[in-house]
Amino acid sequence: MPNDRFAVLTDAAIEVLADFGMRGLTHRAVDARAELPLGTTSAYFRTRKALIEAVVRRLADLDRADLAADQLPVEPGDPAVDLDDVDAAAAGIALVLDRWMSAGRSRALARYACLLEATHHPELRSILAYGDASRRQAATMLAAAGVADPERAGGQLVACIDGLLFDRVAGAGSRSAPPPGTAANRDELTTAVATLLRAFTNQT
Amino acid sequence: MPNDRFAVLTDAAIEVLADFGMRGLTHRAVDARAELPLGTTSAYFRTRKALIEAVVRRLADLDRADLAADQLPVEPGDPAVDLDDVDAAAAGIALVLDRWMSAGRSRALARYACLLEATHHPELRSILAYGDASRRQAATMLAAAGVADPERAGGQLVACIDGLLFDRVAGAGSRSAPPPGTAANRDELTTAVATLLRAFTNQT
DNA sequence: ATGGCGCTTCTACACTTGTAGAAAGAGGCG
DNA sequence: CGCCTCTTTCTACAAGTGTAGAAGCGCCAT
Repeated sequence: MPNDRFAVLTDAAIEVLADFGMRGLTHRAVDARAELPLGTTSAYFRTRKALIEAVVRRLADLDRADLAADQLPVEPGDPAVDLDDVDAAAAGIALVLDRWMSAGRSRALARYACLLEATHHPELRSILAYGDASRRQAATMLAAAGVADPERAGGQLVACIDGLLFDRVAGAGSRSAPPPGTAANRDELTTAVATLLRAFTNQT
Repeated sequence: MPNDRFAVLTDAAIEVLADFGMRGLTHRAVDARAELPLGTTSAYFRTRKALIEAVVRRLADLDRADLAADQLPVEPGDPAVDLDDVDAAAAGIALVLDRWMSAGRSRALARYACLLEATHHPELRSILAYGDASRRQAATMLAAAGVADPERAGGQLVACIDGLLFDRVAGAGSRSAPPPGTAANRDELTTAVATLLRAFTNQT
């Protein structure tokens, strides 16, 4: 399965991206990170653009994969979402967020780097249907809760949640926040997300 | 006033950063953008780190400047903030946000690039007391509204608002959003921000 | 074996970038 | 005027980077 090699390389690239930023993402750096012979990355991704596209695709795949696996309390089409379940839903989302902050930190950082990169390279945006899934999920949830214009509200909701994540993962809001991976962090996130959910579901 | 030259160069650097990302930020690119002779940037900022630090400092200065000039409806220490003024406050914030999306887009993009960069270069974080002012402002506002733990809530609030901004400025949420600079955009932002403000002030 | 064919590894090379220092001006002052 | 200092401009160069192609190698069918 040569697929393997692609996965190894793109995963290494994601970590390079997280550790050294878009500037540090070079063929040779990926080789080093993956502990593969020099030139390997260059052979698999002949151009830099190809490498970045592969990374973006990989990120999208990973996201899709564990968005499906996560089984968030709120599933698209599952109408069992009403205001009573808000706290449960918030807890589920908080769990996912907490994972993005701890184990998934590299992926989160790489993701933001790629999002920024997609600004000047529109071809990436088509691959990055990023958060599109989350947006849809949020929209159906809000629709089930009877919110007007659930598309718009859903987009805003995930944008806010993403803002919470960015703030923490970029270390901007490092002042006195509980360390990721702890129950304290999950609790804080749960109440924050619950606040958001309530806000976005309550609006008429 | 040699200060002039510094401002010109760092402003050019900010636009380079917005247009080509952290990877495109090179001494020569800044020279070109500023339409100054090759080597100028290199003479003023002998190392790349110095250049980045200058950019970050400039961004912080600009932010400070128009945070002071903006005279947001909610001023620190001004206790005239109660729930009745929420819509006015939201409109003010929306106005600022809209400007970040239109005229200030380059600065916003540069800002996010630098925030990501600060992840691997802690010395930038000290300069970047970024959003610290906004956070304080939000905190005092929430404190005035009688919110428990206003620091935490304020941080979360500005993180969410920043998420809204990132979503739009990075073009991720380009689906069917009103173009920045229009009244429609400001309206949509106003209601979204108002939702957030109400959510964060209402919680206990 | 033997030759062909994939994948893998290595090497070469032009070009960009960071950085330092030399050259060239541009005043001020004796 | 000639000299000195500071700013600006130019040049040089080592190191890193993107990219292409050559060389090596395992493997299957003939």
